[in-house]
Amino acid sequence: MRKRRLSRSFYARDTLTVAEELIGKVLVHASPEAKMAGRIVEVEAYVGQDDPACHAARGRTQRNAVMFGPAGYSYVYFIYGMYYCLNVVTEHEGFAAAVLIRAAEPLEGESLMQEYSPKLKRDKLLAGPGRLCRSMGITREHNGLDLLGTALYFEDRAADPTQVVRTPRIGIRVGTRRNWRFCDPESSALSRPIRNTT
DNA sequence: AACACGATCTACT
DNA sequence: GTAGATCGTGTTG
Repeated sequence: MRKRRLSRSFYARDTLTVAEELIGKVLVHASPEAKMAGRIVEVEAYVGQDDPACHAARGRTQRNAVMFGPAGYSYVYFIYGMYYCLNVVTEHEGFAAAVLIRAAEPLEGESLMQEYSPKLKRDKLLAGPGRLCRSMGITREHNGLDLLGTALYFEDRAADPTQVVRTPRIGIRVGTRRNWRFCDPESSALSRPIRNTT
C-alpha cells in the first residue's frame, strides 16, 4: 500500500475542504514507545474569528496562538482538567482556523493504545477527541508541532474513496447551526451516532 | 488573587 | 439520563 505524507499545501486551504478530505486519511504518532496510527473517521472544522465556537472567536491568546500561525501545525489543548484534544491548523498565517480530530480506527500500535486506555474495546479506543489523545499518547508536549516533521503527521494511504456525511458539531453551545462535523457513516468508531447528535 | 467554565468522559441510577 | 471529576486559561477585581 502506498503511503504519502500530506503536504503543507494540503493544509493551507479552505478549512471545510481540509476537514472533508481528512476523512479516510491516517494519523500517525511515532512515539518513543511505538508507532501508532489510525484511520480518521470523524472531524470538525473551526473557522476563524467569526465562528463563535472557535477558540479564536475572542481573539488571540497564549493558548490559541498556534491557530493564528501557518497551516500544517498541531494545536493541542487541555480541557476539563483531564483531557487533551488534537487539531490541525489550516488556511494561512493570520487566519485562525483548525480541524479537530474527533475519532479514528486503530491501524498500528493497538497494543500500546490498549495500555493507555485499558478499559476500552477496539472500536472505542480512538472514538472521541479525548480518548483519541489519551490512547495515542498525545499531550501538551505535542502542541505546535510541524506536521511535516517526524513525530506527528498525516498520511494518505489511498485505498478506496470514503463517503462523508455532515452533521452539526458536538459539545458546543454556539454555532450549532452549521454542519461542520464530517464523518465516515460506515465507521463503527464514531464518537456519537450520526443521527440524534444531541 | 479569585473565579467561572470548558471543542470530554466515566460511572452510576 | 445525569452528576462528578479536575485544572489550565482567560477574565475580572
